[in-house]
Amino acid sequence: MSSLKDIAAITGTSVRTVSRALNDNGYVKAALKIEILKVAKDLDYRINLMAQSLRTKKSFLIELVCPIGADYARNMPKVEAFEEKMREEGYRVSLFLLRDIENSLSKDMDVILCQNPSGIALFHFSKIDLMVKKLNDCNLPYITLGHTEKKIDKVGMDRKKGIQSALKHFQDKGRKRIAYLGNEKPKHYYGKVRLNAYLSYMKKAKLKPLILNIPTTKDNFNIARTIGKKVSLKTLPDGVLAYSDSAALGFMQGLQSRGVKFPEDISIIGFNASQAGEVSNPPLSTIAHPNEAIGTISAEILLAKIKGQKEPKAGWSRELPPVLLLREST
Amino acid sequence: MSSLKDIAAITGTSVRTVSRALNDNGYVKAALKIEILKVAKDLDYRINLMAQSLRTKKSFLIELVCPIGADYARNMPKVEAFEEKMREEGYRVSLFLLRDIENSLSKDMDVILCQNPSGIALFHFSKIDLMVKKLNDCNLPYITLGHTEKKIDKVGMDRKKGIQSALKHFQDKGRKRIAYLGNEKPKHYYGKVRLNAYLSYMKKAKLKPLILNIPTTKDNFNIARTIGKKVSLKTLPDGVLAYSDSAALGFMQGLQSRGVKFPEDISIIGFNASQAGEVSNPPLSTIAHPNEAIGTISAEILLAKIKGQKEPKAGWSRELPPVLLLREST
DNA sequence: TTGTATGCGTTATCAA
DNA sequence: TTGATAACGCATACAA
Repeated sequence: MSSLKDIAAITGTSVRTVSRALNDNGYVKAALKIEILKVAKDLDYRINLMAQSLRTKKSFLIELVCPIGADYARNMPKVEAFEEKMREEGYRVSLFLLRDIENSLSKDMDVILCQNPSGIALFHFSKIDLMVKKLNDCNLPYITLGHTEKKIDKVGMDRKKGIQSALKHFQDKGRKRIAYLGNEKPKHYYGKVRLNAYLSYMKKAKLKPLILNIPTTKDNFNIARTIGKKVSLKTLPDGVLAYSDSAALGFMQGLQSRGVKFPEDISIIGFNASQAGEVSNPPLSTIAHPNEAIGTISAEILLAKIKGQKEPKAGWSRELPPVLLLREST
Repeated sequence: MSSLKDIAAITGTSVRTVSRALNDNGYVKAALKIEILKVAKDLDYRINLMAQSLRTKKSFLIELVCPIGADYARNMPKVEAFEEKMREEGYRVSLFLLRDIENSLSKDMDVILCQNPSGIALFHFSKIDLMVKKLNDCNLPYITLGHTEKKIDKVGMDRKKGIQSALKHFQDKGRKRIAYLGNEKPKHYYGKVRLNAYLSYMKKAKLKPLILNIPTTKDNFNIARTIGKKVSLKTLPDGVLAYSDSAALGFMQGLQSRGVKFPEDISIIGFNASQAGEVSNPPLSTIAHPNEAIGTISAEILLAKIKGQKEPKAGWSRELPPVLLLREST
């Protein structure tokens, strides 16, 4: 690997001049500059980022922290959009996998911090608040991509708007008996948000709410399928808004085995745009995360923080409208 | 951020001594060492990797290059295993997304190279041979995770073994009329490998080969579904080995709509363990990539290259036996 | 057992 | 328009 020194030696000039020529800062005689550029090319010169960062104290490196085993099919589109924006602005993005959060989070944080990143982006994980506290202590800008209940700066989806647009879609299609398939007594924050959005919409629309209760949050698919197999065909809704895609899919399979047709008899919309919904029969309409927007906007916010812009009155966090992905189940 | 200098100043000693104490190399009086460690902790000292790398000319950084829009659900398990092995050995792994390969590959390579990585790992992309050539020129160790036809060092799946184990499974279950659902005149290397593996196994087993031809490689699902809808029920096979999961799924849907039962009437196995096959009805048996092994072993090989071990007689590349993932379609 | 001095490749100050 | 020189934080040869 060649360095400025090598180029200086060959061109019979000084390191400083080579630096000036290569970085286009300061005056260099035209002919000399051309020669320096040529030699640099011949030597296949590439700047040493280590040295540059050490000297300037700016790494232009963003660590993107992601817990292992995440739903990559859902997260990576966000990462791609985030990285694209960052690269446009001259930053490199490095994905850091968080493995054993319980036992080695603080060691992992050291590894992240000792690279002197310019900023940190995070996906949600269990001890994220610990990490955020540390980042604040270090005065290191951060942003979280996607959901988390904690009081931290995040760019996520506006779930209420998602529910509303789905319900409106049902109404536009003339459906009246619109049910909510999900937990009727949600413990988690986002479960409550969804249920409340449903209830308040139904109230405003003067429609009677109907809840198909899924008691737990685990194994949605099988529970929903059982519900589909047992629910009375007489009181069947004509529109179903499901808590998740897997619940929707299970419910659909359960009823299909009894001869109910989707979407002719029942129109159904899931939540979260899982891959399974793409290839189900019929393909499932779903409320999808606005992945690109989340990626791009979280990058913009992180850049604003890095550049030292002051926090907006409304705070850094943003809730973006979701995408209603209409396929063939509605 | 504090440095060795800061610690030296506080403890009234020299940078050299602090370095010795922190890195456990050389003699430091026990009491002094304890004090230094304490001060380091108080200051929340973290080594500056930029400076360390600059000095030692070793970055312990692996760039993992991945084309954008890849099948992350399939690739990330490989990445996780790769990263785990690398981290055990003290290396950091950074994911580099390749966006516009046609136009900006050489610029991207510069970005990768100017970080002075210790090694490079690659997923397959269209101009991978260009990149590999450059890496060889720079004397930078690399390994490729997964398939590629090019003559480059890779760790992939032994497709022939996969086909064989699937066909053996059919035989064990007493199936005799085993068909291959795929292109009968494959243009691509791996298409040929699969077809030939099927044909030679059938020959050896003295079974009559039967090919359900999918003429193109695109839109497998719909073409296979059409085949399923039109194929004569009289000459139906009792076992089907499909070129891909989506072909298997399409074929299954086409025949299910005509009342054929899986796996009672036909046993079917796909290829590549797509997410769709997990939630199909019935869930699809499939030949899966040995992701963990590919990740771990490619890390081991790259480490061997980095450490300057000499190439084995058989070359660096490896073909690993696949995993026959038995679900409910067989 | 500890300290001094040098260099890695870059940028930046200041003088020529 | 150009060039010494210092400094970033660390590792190491060598001296004490």
